[in-house]
Amino acid sequence: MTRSRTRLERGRNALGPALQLVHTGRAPTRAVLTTELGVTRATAGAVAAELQTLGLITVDARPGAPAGAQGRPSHRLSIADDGPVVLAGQVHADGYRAALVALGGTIVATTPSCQTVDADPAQIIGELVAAGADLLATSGRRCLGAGLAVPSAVAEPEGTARGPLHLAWPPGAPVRDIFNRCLADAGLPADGHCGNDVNLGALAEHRHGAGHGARHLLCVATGHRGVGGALVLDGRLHTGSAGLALEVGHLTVDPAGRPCQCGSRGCLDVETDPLALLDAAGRAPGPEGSLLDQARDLIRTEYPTDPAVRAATHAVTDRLGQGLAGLVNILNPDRIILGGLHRWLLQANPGRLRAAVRAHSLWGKDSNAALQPCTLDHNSLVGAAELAWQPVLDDPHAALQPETAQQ
Amino acid sequence: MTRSRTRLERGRNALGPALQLVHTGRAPTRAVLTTELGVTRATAGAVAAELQTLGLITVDARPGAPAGAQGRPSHRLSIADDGPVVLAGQVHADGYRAALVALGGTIVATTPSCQTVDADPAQIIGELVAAGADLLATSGRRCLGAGLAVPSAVAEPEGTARGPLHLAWPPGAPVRDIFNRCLADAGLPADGHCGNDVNLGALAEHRHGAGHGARHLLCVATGHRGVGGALVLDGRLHTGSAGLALEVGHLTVDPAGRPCQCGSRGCLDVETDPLALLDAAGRAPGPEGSLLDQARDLIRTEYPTDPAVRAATHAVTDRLGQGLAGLVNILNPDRIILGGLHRWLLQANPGRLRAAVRAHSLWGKDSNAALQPCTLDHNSLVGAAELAWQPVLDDPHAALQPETAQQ
DNA sequence: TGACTTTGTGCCTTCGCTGAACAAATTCAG
DNA sequence: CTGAATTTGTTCAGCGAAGGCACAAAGTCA
Repeated sequence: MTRSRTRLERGRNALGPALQLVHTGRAPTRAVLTTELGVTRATAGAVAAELQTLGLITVDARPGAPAGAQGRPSHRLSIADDGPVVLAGQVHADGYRAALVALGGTIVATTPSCQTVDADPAQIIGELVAAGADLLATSGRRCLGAGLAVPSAVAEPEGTARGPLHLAWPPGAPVRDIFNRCLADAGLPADGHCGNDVNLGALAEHRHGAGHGARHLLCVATGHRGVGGALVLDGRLHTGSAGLALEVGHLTVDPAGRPCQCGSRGCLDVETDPLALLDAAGRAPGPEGSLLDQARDLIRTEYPTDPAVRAATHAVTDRLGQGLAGLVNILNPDRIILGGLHRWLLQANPGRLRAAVRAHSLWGKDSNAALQPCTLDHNSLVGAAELAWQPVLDDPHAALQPETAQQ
Repeated sequence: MTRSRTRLERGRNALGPALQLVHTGRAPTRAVLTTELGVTRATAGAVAAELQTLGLITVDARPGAPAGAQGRPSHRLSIADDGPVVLAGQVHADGYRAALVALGGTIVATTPSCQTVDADPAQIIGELVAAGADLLATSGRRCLGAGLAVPSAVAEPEGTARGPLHLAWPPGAPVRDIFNRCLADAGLPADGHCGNDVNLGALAEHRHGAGHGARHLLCVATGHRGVGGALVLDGRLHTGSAGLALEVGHLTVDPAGRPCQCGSRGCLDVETDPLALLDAAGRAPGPEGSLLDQARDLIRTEYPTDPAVRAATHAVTDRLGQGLAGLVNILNPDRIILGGLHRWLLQANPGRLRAAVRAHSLWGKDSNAALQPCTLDHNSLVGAAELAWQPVLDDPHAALQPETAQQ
């Protein structure tokens, strides 16, 4: 036993919960940490000291509370500036992006969104990991894990992509295995985690964004085409027994609506995506910018003035409200966060969307879910990082010192 | 400090989990308890001894394992025969029932199903509690709590009944307050718990019936009219943020179907209830027996032979499959338990229902949920008892010895 | 300036579990 | 029938992690 213990062995069990509180911004000071953990000041102090010696957080002598309070001011707890990071990646319809993310969900460094015409998963992910390795090398920080967000359901426990329906990607691709192989090739810790982008975005919003504090958080977001959903229950992502839950795109919102490739008609997927809005407004998709950008710009610039755009926006908003009501009837969340086009629909006319949800939900005002736009930039990326941080948040000691055996 | 400790103070934290394991039948012996709890034999032994001195379980010297194994046979752990019970009640469309339920979910004593024409909640619940108090008096056992199942969503945290749509009951009735008042009037512990009958049935099936061991359990059941749903995630009932989740009756399964009182058409509620089946088979509801009994008898006796009944059953089965597929797409459960008429539809033609679910679920076979009929008699009643047992399962010591203050 | 309030820290105690040793009850091989 | 092997139950010493308490420190308020 070479490593002589520092005699203070308190706060080992509470280490993970404490780090999680600092990570999510719920413990700005040791005093708050004490009450949030439900332990004594002595224990909280020991926990904070331990996290500091691990290099994860710093304790500033500057007052951490907003002043005005009586008594001795508590010190400020913050994420260490030079602490470890994780590698986060996101694959989207026409490219990828890599980033380094620190505790607290802050993006330390990121590549621009890289376009690629290649449809081979191994090649895209290989480029992504190489870009991430470059970021790491220039930053000089320690990397504790890696996470990847993909625009497809990811089946558990195999880690294979089920779709996607809207990306040229072979169904059933073993994304996690590919990701791990690329990580190993780049000399990085080969224990990467993969998840669906909307799911991971929801996780990020829950911990660092608009979902903060929600017990039952539902997220619905449109990408370039199609609609994705996610559910965070008591702080944990609900992905179902096989990772295939919250496939909300095929709720029926208009029995007489346009046909969907799932075989039905009037699915949320085809009735509330950017193309549906452009279509309803009588606009053909232009050559420049993504469909999402075109639809967003249409709402931003012409919604206040153009009657046809108003009518189209209202129609799509009403359909979205009906779909959300169906989810409210089943899940009864206390908060709903909207992303992609749905975010702009909410912001264009919040009252109309709220009324539409209320009109179609069985319990009306009683199942009162707050509708909010998403607030994080790159929430899927931050969510991918959350996945990678999870082992550290669960047991900081074990995750930072993998050498547990003798010697 | 008058009560001198017996010096053996082990196994206090593990007491609740251990009791839960015995309660759900997952720990027949101390050896299994040891591995399931992940503790040492010493601790498991101390925990079992403590539960025995509390009068909750008994340890028989008879071998508990099915023999054939090597080594010293482990003793059998079982629920104490003369242990405490809880009072469980169920209100249904035309009456009520009261019972005493022991740990392990066994019904110790029960009243017959009592009919009542009175529609006043306070009166029905008052009669129910009085009948339960009679059962208690004759049994002579200690009562540790009370739970009530009602055929309506129960809003949390107020404890008010939201519906029901199908019972003459004023919406918004404060059932929990009424229940507590009746309990107090009868001199029983006035901390009663209330829940929706399908929810509580699902909880009971998860702990003692067909849902045993499922991680994501979905239950769908028809009562006399209407369809209810419930979800048990990792052993805990998901009732949503306001208790209003799993309102599955208004999923659209036939856009051209019959109108529903919710304002839409072709809801699961009106397309797969007993009346829908009788209707589809061209039978008028008879005067004798409930609609559920008539529909069940129709399937049992005439399904194999009568072509019209076959066709009607198939049509309703297909609609049910479509509705279940919608839920599978959103929740991705690993098991689905069907009750009421849906149970008989499953048993009449399991292959057809499975095929219908698979055809309409987005991931087909991948989201592979096992369909099973419910197995418990009176599962709502047992579930109401689960609600009452919960404090005991969480902390046996605290629940059995309310006197924690000095003296 | 001094009372009051709240926070940080050191030391001892308490609680609850682990680990090792030993005894008990059964199966299996000869 | 006897003894080795195996698994279970029990006792006891020990230790890790948190609680409780006393005291010092750093502010606010009268």
